[in-house]
Amino acid sequence: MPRSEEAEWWTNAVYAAVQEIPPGQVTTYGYIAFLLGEPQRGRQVGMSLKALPAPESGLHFTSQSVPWQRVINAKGMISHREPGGATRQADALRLEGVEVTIDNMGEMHVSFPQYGWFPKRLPSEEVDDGLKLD
DNA sequence: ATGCTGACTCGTC
DNA sequence: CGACGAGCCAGCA
Repeated sequence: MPRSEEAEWWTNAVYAAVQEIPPGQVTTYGYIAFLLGEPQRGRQVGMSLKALPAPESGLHFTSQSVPWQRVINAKGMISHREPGGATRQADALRLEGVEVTIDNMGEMHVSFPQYGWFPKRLPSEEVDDGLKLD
């Protein structure tokens, strides 16, 4: 399988997986990669989301049909990117009921991640009790 | 062709 | 805790 086609498969797989995240819940880049059987490719998950086509493109997967905002990093924070991008993600999350706080360093944290955390390090202790991750 | 850059993560020190 | 190094690999200069 040619390299370019592999990339195509990957991005589509990422988009399809992200669409499985229920509204109001979040997961990590690493967990999406894990679900796709390539736990080391969290970085490429981010690349794919960055390349999400605009809604006007008319394509199947767009920034409107794929809930990109529900993917954050393993620290439970919204990752940095182009100026304004992180803020748009925070706004989109708040719109669906996810609480996003900003610390004194200007970093944006998601308060209560409730979905599909990769079963390693959790972003905070409070997540452990009261929530079951199957 | 070559080298650097990331919407990343994990193990080690 | 933070810092570092190592995998990862599609873009882009």
